[in-house]
Amino acid sequence: MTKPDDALSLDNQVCFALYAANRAVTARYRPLLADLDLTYPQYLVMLVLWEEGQSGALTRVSDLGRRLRLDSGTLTPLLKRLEERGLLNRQRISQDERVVTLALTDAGWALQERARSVPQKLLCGVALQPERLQALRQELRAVLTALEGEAGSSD
Amino acid sequence: MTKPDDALSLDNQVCFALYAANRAVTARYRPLLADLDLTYPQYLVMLVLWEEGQSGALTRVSDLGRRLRLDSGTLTPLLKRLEERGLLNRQRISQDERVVTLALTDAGWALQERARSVPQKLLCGVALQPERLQALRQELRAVLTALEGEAGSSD
DNA sequence: TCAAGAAACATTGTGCACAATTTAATTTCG
DNA sequence: CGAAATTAAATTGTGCACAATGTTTCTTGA
Repeated sequence: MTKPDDALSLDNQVCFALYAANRAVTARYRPLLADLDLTYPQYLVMLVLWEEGQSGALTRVSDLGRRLRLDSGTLTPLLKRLEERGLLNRQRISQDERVVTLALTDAGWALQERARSVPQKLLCGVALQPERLQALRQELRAVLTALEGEAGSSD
Repeated sequence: MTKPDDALSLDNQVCFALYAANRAVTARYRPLLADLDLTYPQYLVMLVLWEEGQSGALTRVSDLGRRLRLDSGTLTPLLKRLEERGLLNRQRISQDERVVTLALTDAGWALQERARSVPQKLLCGVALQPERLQALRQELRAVLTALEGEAGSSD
């Protein structure tokens, strides 16, 4: 009783499993991030800025793009919204007027304190062993590396 | 060794690994699906319709929503575009005028033939062992089940 | 030196996702 | 029966993603 279109069966698609799992996880974050008034992509941007801002160096839009694999078409409006809310300042640098740098404001840094509990809260609501999630993360990173290491590595 | 904000480090987030891997895989599909003039979510919809249409039974919008975890706000405009292109017909049923059923047209079925090579082509372009991908799929399904089996199971 | 090319970001347009609300049909129950 | 509750889909509005193009600035090389 082999099904005729096994390869086209939804349940057999790794892609759909990824797509559905990603949306399910994002949905879990949503109420937590709503408390911070952040969307999920905005949260990812803040994670990078908090991380890179520790060194005192200014993050560029292109740096964010490289870390998050997003282009200016996505980042520019998102960053404008964060600037509008007073979480960061965007400024072109005099050495190269094409470059826009991002600096967190005090409010941006203050938000980090409130964000610290997010990962913990998320895990509490999920009946999955942390070590299993870590293994999954490793596997996903391998997939990402495999996909980006080939033909379409330009960004 | 222990960084101060390890929990907020981007690289430690399973969520980001999921997010990035999902977009990378979708990007791999994009050129293949462009040949069929389908977006990735449209492709998923067609997969369900091809699968469920084999039995001759009509798929409802709500059936699609349950399979793909998408609501009418996403599906209605997407289905209208597919109908516009002549791949399917949308029709309310007389037994219950609230329900919209979806029936593939000949063109919709013909597209299945051209789609059969997509999974194969995708794997050819990826340097990953199929069995490893299958293991990943199982793991992702477990995550999805764990997330949906809890509080927010309503849809 | 200065024109061609590249780089960095912005803009425009399309198509999801998803929350919130609306509309219309059906079901439930007093 | 008939009002209230429920259900299925559509609509409205916001915010990503991403392709394609535009604009400004910088770099290169004849």
